[in-house]
Amino acid sequence: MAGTHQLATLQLAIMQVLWRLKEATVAEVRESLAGDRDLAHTTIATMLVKLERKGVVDHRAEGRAYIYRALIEPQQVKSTMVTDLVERLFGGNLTAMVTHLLDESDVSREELSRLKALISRKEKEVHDDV
Amino acid sequence: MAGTHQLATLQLAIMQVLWRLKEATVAEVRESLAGDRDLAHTTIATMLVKLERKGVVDHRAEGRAYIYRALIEPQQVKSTMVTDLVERLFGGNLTAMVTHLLDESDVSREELSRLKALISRKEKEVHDDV
DNA sequence: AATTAACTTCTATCGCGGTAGTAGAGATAA
DNA sequence: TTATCTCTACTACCGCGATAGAAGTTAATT
Repeated sequence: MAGTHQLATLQLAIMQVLWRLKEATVAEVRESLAGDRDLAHTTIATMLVKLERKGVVDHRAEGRAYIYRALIEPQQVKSTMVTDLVERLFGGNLTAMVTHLLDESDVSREELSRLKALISRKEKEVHDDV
Repeated sequence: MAGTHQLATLQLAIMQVLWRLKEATVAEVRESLAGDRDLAHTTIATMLVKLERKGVVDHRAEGRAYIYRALIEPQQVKSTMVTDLVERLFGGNLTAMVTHLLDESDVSREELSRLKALISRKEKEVHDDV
């Protein structure tokens, strides 16, 4: 299965920074992550090396600094990880997953109507055989 | 945060067996898992010890065998893991998660109407302040 | 030219999930 | 009674995510 990307917590957080900033140095990533997580410069650097070895990021040298860039799209990671969880928790049953989401969290009325609209739109798409 | 249970793949698979069978020996768990995963007897035993140390299963001795039993409900695990993923991938935005689910997977028309019904029911609940 | 600051690289540690081999205890069969 | 079988318990190992210190390199500053 090509293009399937499981990422652990910190790795995902780093990728999200890269997605947001398009490209960034180690220091910039670290800066962006500060607040939630105050990590050593080297921690970020090591993670980026591992991510590069994994093929999900890339770098080019600019002066003495490495500028990193994501090689994969958020969508790919989300797909992999969500699909995987649905598979493992609900045996691949999507409706079961949504049911759980609705039952377990406090969903506001606005959110519910937004979801309803979303489904209607999707229904039309399926109907139109998009 | 008490009652928050992250489980890795094999551990989750074992728990699901216990949930299904109510209680089971190592051999029974192993048997139940055979097919997808053919693991050594000792592997299952070790995992059960780790799960017990984690506080999510329990055992009693019956003759020479240990009979294991789950101490937590499927719901608790699902809640933890789904909430966690929504948090990490979508910043806690539930609608974003559902949107993704609908966009990325092939949802049949039947499933869509089932979801729609689900939301309607939920809307009523919210309205009735359940 | 020398020192300092910023970066990368290398190396190491820790914890944990997953996997399995080996030892020992109890049941069973010959 | 002894040999065999079947379990669990203990131990060890590997890979990897996460974390960071130490060393080496390059650029800037004085």
